[in-house]
Amino acid sequence: MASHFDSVDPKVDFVAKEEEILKWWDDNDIPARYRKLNDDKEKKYSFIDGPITANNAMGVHHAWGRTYKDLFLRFRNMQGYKQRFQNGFDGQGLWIEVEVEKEMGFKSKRDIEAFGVGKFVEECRKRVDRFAERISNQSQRLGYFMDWDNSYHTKSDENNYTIWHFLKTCADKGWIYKGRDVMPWCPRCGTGLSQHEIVTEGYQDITHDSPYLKFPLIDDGHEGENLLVWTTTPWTLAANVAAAVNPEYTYAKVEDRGSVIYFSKSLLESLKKDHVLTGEAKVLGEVKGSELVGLRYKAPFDELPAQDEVRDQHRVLSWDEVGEDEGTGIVHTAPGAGAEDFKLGNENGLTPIAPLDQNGIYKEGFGEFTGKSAADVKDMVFESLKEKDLLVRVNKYTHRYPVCWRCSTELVFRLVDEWFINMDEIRPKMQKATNEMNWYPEFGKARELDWLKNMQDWMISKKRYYGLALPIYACDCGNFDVIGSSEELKERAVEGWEEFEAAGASPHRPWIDGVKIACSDCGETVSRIEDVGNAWLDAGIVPFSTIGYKSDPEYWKEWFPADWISESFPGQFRNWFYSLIVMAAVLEDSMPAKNVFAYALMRDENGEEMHKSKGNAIWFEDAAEKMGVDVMRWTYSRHNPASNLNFGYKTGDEVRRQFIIPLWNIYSFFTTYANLDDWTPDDCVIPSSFGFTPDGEQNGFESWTMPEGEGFSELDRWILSELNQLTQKMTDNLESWQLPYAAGGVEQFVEDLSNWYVRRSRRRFWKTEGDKDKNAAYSTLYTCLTTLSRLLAPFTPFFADIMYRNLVAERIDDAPDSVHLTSWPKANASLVDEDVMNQTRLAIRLASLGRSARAQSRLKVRQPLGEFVAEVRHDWEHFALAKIENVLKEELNVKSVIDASEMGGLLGFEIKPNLRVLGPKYGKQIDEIRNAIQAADANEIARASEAGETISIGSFELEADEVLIERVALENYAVATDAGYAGAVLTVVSDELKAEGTAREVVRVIQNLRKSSGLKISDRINLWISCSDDVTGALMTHADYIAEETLADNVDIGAVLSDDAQGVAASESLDLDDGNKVTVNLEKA
RNA sequence: GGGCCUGUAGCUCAGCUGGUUAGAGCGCUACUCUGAUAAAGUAGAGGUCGGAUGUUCGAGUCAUCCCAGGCCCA
Repeated sequence: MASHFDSVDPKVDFVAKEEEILKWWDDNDIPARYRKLNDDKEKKYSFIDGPITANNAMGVHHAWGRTYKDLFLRFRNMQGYKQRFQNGFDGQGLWIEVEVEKEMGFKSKRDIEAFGVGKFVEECRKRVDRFAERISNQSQRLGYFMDWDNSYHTKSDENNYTIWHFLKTCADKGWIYKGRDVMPWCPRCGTGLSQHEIVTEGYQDITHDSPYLKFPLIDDGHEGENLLVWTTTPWTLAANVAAAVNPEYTYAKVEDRGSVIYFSKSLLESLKKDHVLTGEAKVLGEVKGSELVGLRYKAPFDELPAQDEVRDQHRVLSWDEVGEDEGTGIVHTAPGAGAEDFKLGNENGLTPIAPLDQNGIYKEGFGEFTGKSAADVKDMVFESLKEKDLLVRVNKYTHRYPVCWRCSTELVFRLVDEWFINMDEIRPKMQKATNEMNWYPEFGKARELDWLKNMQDWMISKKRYYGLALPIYACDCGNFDVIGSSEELKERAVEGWEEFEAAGASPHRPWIDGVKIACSDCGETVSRIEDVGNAWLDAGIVPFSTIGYKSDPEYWKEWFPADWISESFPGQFRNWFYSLIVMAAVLEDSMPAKNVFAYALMRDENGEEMHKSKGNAIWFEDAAEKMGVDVMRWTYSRHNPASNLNFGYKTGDEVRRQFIIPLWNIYSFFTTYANLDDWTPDDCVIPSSFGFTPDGEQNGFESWTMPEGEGFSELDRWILSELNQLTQKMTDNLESWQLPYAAGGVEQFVEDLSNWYVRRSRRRFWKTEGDKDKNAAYSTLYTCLTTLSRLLAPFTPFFADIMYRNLVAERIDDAPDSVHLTSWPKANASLVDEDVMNQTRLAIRLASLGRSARAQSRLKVRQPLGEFVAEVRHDWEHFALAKIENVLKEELNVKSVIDASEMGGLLGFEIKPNLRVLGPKYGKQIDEIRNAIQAADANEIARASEAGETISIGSFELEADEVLIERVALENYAVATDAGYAGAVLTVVSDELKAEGTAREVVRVIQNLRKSSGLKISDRINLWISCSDDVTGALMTHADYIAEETLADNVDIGAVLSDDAQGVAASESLDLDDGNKVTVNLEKA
């Protein structure tokens, strides 16, 4: 025997409830039982988690992505798929190093070296472990059911060695090579930065001293002539090799300050304005850029030993990238100190000079600059140029310049050796895989393909400490070996293996660096290169390393490729998605995952980007405490993932008010009345709707047919139809990753349930006798709520379980303990009744129009009116109108409902062509018909159309259904229209109606008085009403109605208050619209 | 310069395969209902659907071009 429901307070602290449930889950081992639910199932759904960087606490943007992951995992679990539930942590790479450096107060790589690389790496690991635990806890607060004791770590040996295997595979194909490139470099951190690191937050507006200087030409016939050159990086001048002009431009030859100089003609005026030229500058002639190409010049620091190799290479190059928006139209080119310069130099066979070491200090061969920092030499440069009479002018120049994203040091460009994977042969495989994958949103595929089209070789090395130890052993002889596994290393080790093993054999710096091998070519002892790996290697290998690619190939085959992955898309096309695709292409010529579910970026409530430094970022813990996790999760779930999400406490409040609280109110309403009536699930006449097994086999609701004679009403039929349609649509939408549609469907359903089903059914629950009608209402509402709790389980796991536990688990013996142990509901198609849904939709629409019409005429709903006239659009709606007549009468408090088409005499007509029918038939003649209709007699057309006769309009013979007839307002009616529908109320109020209105008004006052006097809903009362004579009659007529509505045993109505009422405390007066006054007194009977 | 996305009410966004009078939430104003009340409902104002051209009987929706913004690449 089921017991009463726990009472549900409409005033609820959701956050406290969530914490209670969380504890209950923990105490009862729900997450683990949930994960094991499908252990014996055949069908699998493989999710590979994109690792979260275990480097800081979670922000709400992390919660966004993790909500998606949890949501789809839960959905598939309820559907009975076996899953792995493995979370992943990213815990290697520069990100971690940066935070540890901050923690330790380190300023540069030298500090790390001084501290000891081994100790530093240990600190990094500790930080990762610390935050992995923190994030695990926070994720559990989010309701994320993962196998938290079994998370994978990219810092694990397995992960690192699997990358070795990948690199070895590449090396065997000859794809690994050492290359030189000029890259952005932070002199403080002593490392290169990838393009990605600069893009994110790596630019600042910086003002530099920017010199204009002369490059003297030395060819015969050009003696005394100079190129005018401009640069924003004076320190690169010592590494100058060439100058570049645009061959298409016209260059001016100008005499100024006693020198002859060349520059782009179009810049003449702006150079004067900037005081680079004097007002006296004299144009001597002009030449095409192409004519300058090949001229030789003397570079400003030709005397330096470093220039020895390139002194005879100084000449003018042709480069169509040269612009004339700023500068001089002649570009100083230092291939060893600029990225574009390097490329241009390569194309022209120049020798790059690399002036700086890893700390940004000039190397040997740069004279007085040697030993100085690039940042400090600009004045020395200017002095030297002045002495040589090469300096024309120094101006301040403000521009966006790249800085290090962690220490804000201005970046330099350095020529360095790095290791690359040649992508030429991998690219087609990647393109094929990308095409085979399903991308959500769909444009993801186009973006990834675009990236692949343009991608260059993958630079995999990084000159840092804590990361993948690249297993590359480069010998001085020019040969290099790549090691593919721990076993291979052991076999080939010639020294250091024992020490390495003793230290734990973890393939990390510094321990790994002690192991040396013999060069496979010359036999010399070789050390590992010092570089560590690009962090995306760590994340990309995950679909192999975490599911036993090397250790358990059979298991791996079961779970690869993943059925789905999910991550935020803006960065991941070139990061995680990219590295996943590379590795799957190289190792298996396969796609890594079948479905990619990606989402955009989070903004604050005002649409601004969230930044910790800006102060508008929200920590997950704060949000969980203030708004609650269900609210957060619902906000995420209802959003279109392809567009950015504006998120904040206000949006949270909105979601709570619009969705969570209304649903809670329904739940509260249900339990309140069910308890009053001693209604329990035992009384439910709809079979178990909670899915006792994950595959739903015992879910009787899915094949139930609504019995006759059990009291089910049209309203029940309707909401159960909506419920089953919702179930079907939710299933379809979730299977096709259409989250906003799924969530939107629930919102619409809850609104229908609240504002139509429950409101229209209230009297069924209130009434005192417990008949079949009442039981059908309880059964229906109970089924709606219990089904909703399961549909919502993946979305709002807390709320869903709160409802489920109270309504089901704690009432029914063999029901699963938690909603998360139930199955996904199956729709009962036989209960989906399009007709009843359309009818109700029409009733809702017309009721709304009726209320609108009432509002216009300022007639309260309490005041009964004579007629409501409805104008509908479709044939079937005329029939439907008869069926919803009673509903409309009640909703609108009217005596009759009339189809407007039946009262042609009362309403005016407007005739319109039915374009949907006429369009295809008459084509271009439509306009003619339109005009003819305008000119014709509307009443006659309407009559003919109603009668189904052929209508003659001008030269056309139209069928009855080829015109549309609308009615317009007439006297004594207030009309409201919407989308072709209209509703009108007759605004004339008879005495009889007025009396009824008064009675209802009085009832309202009595009900308020009951409430304010603290009476229970079921208490009976005695009632005395005093009022003027002309109201007395009205009230007497409706005395029975008043008594019934207010549970009054005795009703005394009169002009004078009877003696019995003297001293009765509860009393209230009411002023009627017509000036009459009514006073009500009551006491408990 | 190339690729992708976006442009609909003051703000944030829906509008599926082209079809009669383009919707919601928020905000604002007014009102109503209140034994679900930390609610709910109704109305009002507010839109030449970024612009142009084309296809079509008919375009917010399809095509082409242009403009603006965002992201990616060069």
